[in-house]
Amino acid sequence: MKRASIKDIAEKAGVSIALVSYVLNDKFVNRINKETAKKIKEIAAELNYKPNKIAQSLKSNKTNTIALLVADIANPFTSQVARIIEDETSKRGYMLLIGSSDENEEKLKQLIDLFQKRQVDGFIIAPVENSESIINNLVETKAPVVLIDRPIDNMEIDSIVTNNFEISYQAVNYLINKGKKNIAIFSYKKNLENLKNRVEGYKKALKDSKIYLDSEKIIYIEESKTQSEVYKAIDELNLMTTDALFFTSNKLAIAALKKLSTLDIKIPEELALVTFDESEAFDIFRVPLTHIKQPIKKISKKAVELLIEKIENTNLLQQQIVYNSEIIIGKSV
Amino acid sequence: MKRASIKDIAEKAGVSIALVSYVLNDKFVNRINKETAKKIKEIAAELNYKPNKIAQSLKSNKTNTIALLVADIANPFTSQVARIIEDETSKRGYMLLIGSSDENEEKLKQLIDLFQKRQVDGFIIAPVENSESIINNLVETKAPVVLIDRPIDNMEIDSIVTNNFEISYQAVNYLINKGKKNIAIFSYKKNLENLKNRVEGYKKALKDSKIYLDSEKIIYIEESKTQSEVYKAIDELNLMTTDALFFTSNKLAIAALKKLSTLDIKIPEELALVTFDESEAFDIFRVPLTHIKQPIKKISKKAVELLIEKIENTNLLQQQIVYNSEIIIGKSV
DNA sequence: CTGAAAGCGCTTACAG
DNA sequence: CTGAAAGCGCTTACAG
Repeated sequence: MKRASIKDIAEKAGVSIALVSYVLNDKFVNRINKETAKKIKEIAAELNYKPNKIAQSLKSNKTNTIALLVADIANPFTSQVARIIEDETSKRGYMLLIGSSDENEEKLKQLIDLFQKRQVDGFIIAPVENSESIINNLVETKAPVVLIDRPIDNMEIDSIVTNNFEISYQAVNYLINKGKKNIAIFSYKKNLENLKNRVEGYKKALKDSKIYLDSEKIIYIEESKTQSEVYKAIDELNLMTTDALFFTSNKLAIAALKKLSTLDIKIPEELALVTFDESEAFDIFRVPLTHIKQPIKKISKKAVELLIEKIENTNLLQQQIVYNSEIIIGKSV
Repeated sequence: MKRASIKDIAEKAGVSIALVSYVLNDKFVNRINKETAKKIKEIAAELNYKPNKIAQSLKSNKTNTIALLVADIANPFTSQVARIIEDETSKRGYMLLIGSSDENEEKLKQLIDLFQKRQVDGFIIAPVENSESIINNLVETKAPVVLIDRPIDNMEIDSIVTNNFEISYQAVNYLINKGKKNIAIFSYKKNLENLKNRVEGYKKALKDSKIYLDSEKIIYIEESKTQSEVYKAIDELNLMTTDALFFTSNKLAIAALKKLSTLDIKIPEELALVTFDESEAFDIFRVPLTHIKQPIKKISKKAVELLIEKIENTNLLQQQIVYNSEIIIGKSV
């Protein structure tokens, strides 16, 4: 049995489809016969009528749909963001479609293409490496776009990110103030502004404290081999001289914790740990981890707010918004 | 500037929209003038034409879209499932829409309603408590539906689940064989078949080994207060007499590990641990956790396969498929 | 080899 | 107070 359409209701009620449409959308209520309206509504309920959004969208040229393109939906940071964005969009009458680019620019491109064909009203994107031109092409089609998490330099585009440089600077300073002098940093071998800024914050902190910057202590991991390369790096680090590790991502920290939990090292006395972002694992490690907590809620909410403003009201000025992270003190320093 | 439509291309090429449609869809290639076809394709590329899927869907009455309704997208088990299902659906030319019901039947109902209005072609659902009638209503609209993870008793519906009863029986037997006799089980205060079957497996194992079933050792947690109630339960359990804990969900285990990592108890000597499902946290605990690994990949793939079969080929027989889990031996027993 | 026309399920300006 | 008609962007059976 086919789904009921407005036409079925019209026939059954002996009225025109226009009238059915008006009644079901509560339009011109004041000049439609109350009896007729009531009858139409009853028949609609009886037939379990559900408006076909596809048809509505074709007419209105609006799908009330927003695409969220993340780099990796399996990352707990990302899934938290997705959760909040979903709440926000649905509160505002939009539906969220989620795509995961798996840190792959080609997949990002395909997703954008797919979502455009499906006529999404706007995009919230956490760009991947080397995706500048893809994003640029999208923006040129006049599609509303807001970037989160990962800024792109020198691009006229709305973005909402955290203070990656400053908070990393503060975190490393915190380590220094606790007497740590041989601080290694783990990051990804990736051309991403947010990661680069975190490393720069680290460097600046050392420099300002006149600590020698040993390039061997800046460890760049190949993302696809996170686990094995982190293991190897820890093996090769001289843990007798290294007294602190700073991780620019929770995935890196998790990999390191797996390794460290097999070693006999006193934390934080012999080795202090600080990481970006959170994970359930951090509370279960020998000592709870000191970590940098991004204002996920603020970032996510603002992204939705800004995007919907842009959708409903073109020609707004570009905004680059920065919300500050905070350092959550655990017992690993 | 508006997006280019088939009509724009037709005008620019001086042909009919029908011809444009045929060319872009590679239909009747053998009887369309090669030159004309080439010209049309060039103009389409030049105008950056992207077919409007909304219009296509209205015509074809098919959206090539599948809804996945999970209970909690933040659960690592769920996000893994979502990831694999997404891969499978996109491989087969479908797009996945994800909705999270947050274990709330009212929200599940709203999501179903929303997705139906958006004309999804089918549903994969992990039902929440008390959602039998909601699911039933959906099935009665002839919508293709496949259940995963959580079976519903006495319902004619396709489902793909794991052997909850048997694997729990085996896991508890494993504890018993290791000499454990005072085994407590943690589960949720929820009317869900999968959880009930896990508890039944536990009971049967004790019974078959003629171990007295102490009802105080069956601990039902209120999900919204998982952390605090698990803490309280562990405080109240006599850990001198209890020698093993069995968790029916990873969330329960995580909550317990947080508590246990603050206590001075030898694991597994004084207390053994086994849990359902996985978490990054399990590798980082003092000892890696022995846990039950569900065949997520098999379940997810089959769910997509079955659903698409049902979409493209109505009147298939109902299938209730069970895939076996396995016990992953860690060092917590 | 190509085009005119109907129709998918809606909305809405207009006429009466 | 109500309805006929156009149109959103496509596809496709049919005619020529």
